[in-house]
This record gives sequence, structure tokens and C-alpha cells, in this order.
Amino acid sequence: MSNLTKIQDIAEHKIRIGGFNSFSFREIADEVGIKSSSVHYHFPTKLDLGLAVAKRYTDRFIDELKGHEDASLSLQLCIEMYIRVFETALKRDRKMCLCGLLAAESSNLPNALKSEARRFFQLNIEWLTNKFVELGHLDENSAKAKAIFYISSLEGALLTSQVNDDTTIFDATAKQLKALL
Amino acid sequence: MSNLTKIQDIAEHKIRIGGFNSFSFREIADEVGIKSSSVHYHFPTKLDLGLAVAKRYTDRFIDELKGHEDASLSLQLCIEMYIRVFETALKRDRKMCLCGLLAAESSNLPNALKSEARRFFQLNIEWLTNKFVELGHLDENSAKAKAIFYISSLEGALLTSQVNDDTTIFDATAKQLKALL
DNA sequence: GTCTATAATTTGATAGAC
DNA sequence: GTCTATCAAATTATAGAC
Repeated sequence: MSNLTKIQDIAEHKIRIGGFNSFSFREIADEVGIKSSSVHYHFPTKLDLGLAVAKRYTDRFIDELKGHEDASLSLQLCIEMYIRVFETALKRDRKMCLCGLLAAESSNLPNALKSEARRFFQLNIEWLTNKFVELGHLDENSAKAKAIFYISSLEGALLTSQVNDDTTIFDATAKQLKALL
Repeated sequence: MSNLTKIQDIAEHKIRIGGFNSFSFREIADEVGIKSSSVHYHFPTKLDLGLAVAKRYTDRFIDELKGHEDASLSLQLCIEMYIRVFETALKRDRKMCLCGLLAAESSNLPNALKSEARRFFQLNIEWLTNKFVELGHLDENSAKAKAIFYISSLEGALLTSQVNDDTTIFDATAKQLKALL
């Protein structure tokens, strides 16, 4: 794996654990096995690194969503798949959603980074809204309200599970959301 | 107002905006109008300050909940009151829930601070569970699952509203939760 | 692309005077 | 309780050699 990729992987891990202010170029450099100046070669500023990581995270997330899409999927299966993508983030990685954490601290983030975190939410809301309109036959407004409700609940469930070191807390929320369809 | 109180107020503000790693003793001292060594007089370490602020936040939150309690309140009114406490945090303060933010970054926090954030969630879940049992006549397990669902959704709604600079996003979630009773 | 070296600033924290 | 003075360490970032 290239050092560029390693840098982004480690930065993503650290942001998802503690936020944008919780890591330094030196820590990343040490874990890669290079010097901090070499990290600056790839990403001139910390903001550049944060933006690249957030963009990559959102793009991958949306790609995974679209990758599991299937014209024959029912609303029920679509939403179950959607919930599973969040579930994986929690149970495999034992970490927060990167953009969820950035959203929480967004008032204190550079504008560009806040915008990138917002993009994650907007794309998710767009995707969910579409499903609720096309498969659930809701009107646009109701569909969007429901979409916001779903992503908010899932992000909150990650946060509550995290602080309680208890992934079954996520399951409790997931179950309620599925029952709501 | 005493400097001790001012220090805690400013620290609370900064944590709610950007998390535990987003402020320094010097910044707080500057805003109070004293020197950073004087802040250390009141709170020897940053952890001491964080713990005091988190404890105060949770105690006040629970006090407010109990203050609005009334034996004659229906489940509907109880939960509407509960949601209103979160709503106030967002619309009056335009900030995250302090313990919500600490929960998000809890994997990177000193254990004592993570525990204090966890206490907020446990007390909230306890309070909600009780209401669902006593006023909603749910069994203990269903009540607790519903309690977890409610606090998770509300915390997530704060986070989603924050990153979108749009308080109506919170309203969308609040409305769905009320409809669910 | 990675290194050494270094700059300028900030950080959490302490000692001791008043 | 607040101050001055100070510390050691860490931070983001740059210049220039290889």
C-alpha cells in the first residue's frame, strides 16, 4: 500500500475516534514509518488532509450504497441494507461514522471541512428520500422528513453505542427503525 | 459571577462547539480576563475541568427534567417536555449537547471523562424507561429499547441540524418521535 | 518522496511572590 | 486567588539537501 493511502487510513481512524483536533502530523508519520515533513509533502496543510479523508469517506459510503442497489429491491430490503452499512461501521470498525463526528464538532471546524461533512448528510438524505418516494410512495416532503429521521437516528445510535461500549444499543435503534417501515 | 463559574461556562461553551481537544487553558483565561495559572488554581488539570463541566451539565439536565415533572402528566406530555429540553439546547444555545459531543469522541477521551458522559446517557435512559413503563404500560425491556431509541434519535438530530445549520431538521425528527407514541 | 533541520507558536502544567 | 515567570513538550509548517 502506498504511503499516501496509509496516511489517509491512519488519519481516518484517528478522526473517527477523536475528531479533527485529536491527531497530529507527527503521530501519523510515526505510524506510517516516515517523517512528518513527508506527510506535508502529500498534504500541505492539516485541512488538506482532513478534506481528502472526508471526501474519500463519503464517496466510498455512497459507492457502497449504490453497489448494493438493485432494481428488484423492496423498500424494506433497501432500508435494511442501508442500516447494515451503518451497522458495519460500528461492529467491524468499532468507530464512529467519520462525518458524524465531524458534524458534531462542525461549529469549530474550518468551513471547507464543515461543508464536506454536510455533503455526506445531503447525499444520504437524497438517497433515502428517493427510496421513500419511489418504493414507499410517499410525497417528497414526507419522504425527506423520514429520510432525515432515519439518518439522524442512526448517527445518534452510533454515538450512544460508542459511549456505552455496547453495540446492542445500536441494534435496539435499528430494530425500531425497521419496524417503522 | 465568580471566576470559577465563568471558567466552567466558557469551557462548556467550547466543548459543546468543538469537543474536549478544541480549547486551551489560555483561551479560557483570556476570556475570563485572568491568567492561565489562575485557571489551574481552580482546576489543576484539564481533565479536572472537563469532569466538573460534564458533571454540572448532566446534573442540571436531570434537574430540569425533574423540575418539569408532574404526577398528572400524560406520557404524551412527558415526552413532549423531554423533547423540548433538547430543542432548547439547540435553538437557544445553537450548540450540541455537551455529553453528545463527548460521547462521539469518547473513544479518545480519558476514561473518567468517558464515564461521566456515559452517566448522562444512563440517567436519561433510566428516566425515559420509567415513563414508558409507568405511563405507557410497556414491559421493562420494550421500555428500555424505546428509551434508547428516543435519546439516540434526539442526539442524532442535534448533530444533523448542527452540520446543516438548519434547526428545522431537528423539528422533523421531533415530530416523528411524537407521532410514535 | 523522503530526509534533516528548524522556525514560530501553542500547549498543559508548576514554582513562588503578593 | 491571582500574578509573573518559566518549563518541557508538542504543534503546524517550511527550506533545502539527497
